[in-house]
Amino acid sequence: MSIASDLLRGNTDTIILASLANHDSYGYLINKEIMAKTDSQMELKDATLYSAFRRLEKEGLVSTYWGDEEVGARRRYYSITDKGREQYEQNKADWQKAKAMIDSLLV
Amino acid sequence: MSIASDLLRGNTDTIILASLANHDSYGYLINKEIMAKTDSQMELKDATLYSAFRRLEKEGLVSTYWGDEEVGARRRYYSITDKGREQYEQNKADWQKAKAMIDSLLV
DNA sequence: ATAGATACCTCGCCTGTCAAGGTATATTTT
DNA sequence: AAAATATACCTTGACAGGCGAGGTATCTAT
Repeated sequence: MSIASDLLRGNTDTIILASLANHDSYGYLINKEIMAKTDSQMELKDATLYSAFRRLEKEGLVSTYWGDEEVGARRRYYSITDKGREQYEQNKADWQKAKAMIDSLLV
Repeated sequence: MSIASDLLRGNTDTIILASLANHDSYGYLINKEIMAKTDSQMELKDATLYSAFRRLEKEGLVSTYWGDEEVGARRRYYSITDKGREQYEQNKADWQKAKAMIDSLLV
């Protein structure tokens, strides 16, 4: 990974919610999609991802269910809740604001 | 403060270096300037600021000296080093990159 | 006198990241 | 047939940065 994780911090949950806003997904796939979209420059580490899921679940922003794969490894799917969508919009707004503010300080 | 500190994290050092890139300064003033520039929406907490100074000093990115105030509270001034300027440019580049990447993920 | 602004500092908690370890199944290579 | 790789999940414990809470000292305004 070439992006310092401290620059990512605070956006992890939002990035996961963004992914789930399109369609239900599961950990492994979310990570693959992020890597694909960023040309492997950004990656959510396993442990980071799963601890984020626990957090999001606890806050009621996502719900979860096991996939019914009949072959291959089992998958735990995540689904964004209404509350999750609201939070996602809020997070995006916060990010826009933070971005503008940081930019204004780095002349 | 209205900006989540996790969105700020990773930029704290860069913001301080940005301030010092213009002119030598001291903790209290740096904070005041940040608040002025961001309409008090962003603030570096005392403890955050001073722990950042220790870090920057340790890494040789800033040097420090006591002001010669004859009245008022003493001031510890900080000066950015050449290495600090290099790091600052690097940090800004990293930020531009991270920003673009996060934006691309939040559709 | 008291309050508030200026100016510095430390200690210890909290939270998010992640290295390191683990489990299990399916496919591909040797 | 065995080994390697990919898929897919998980936990534990260490670490680092932010910051609440506490402290010190000086000057100014009420």
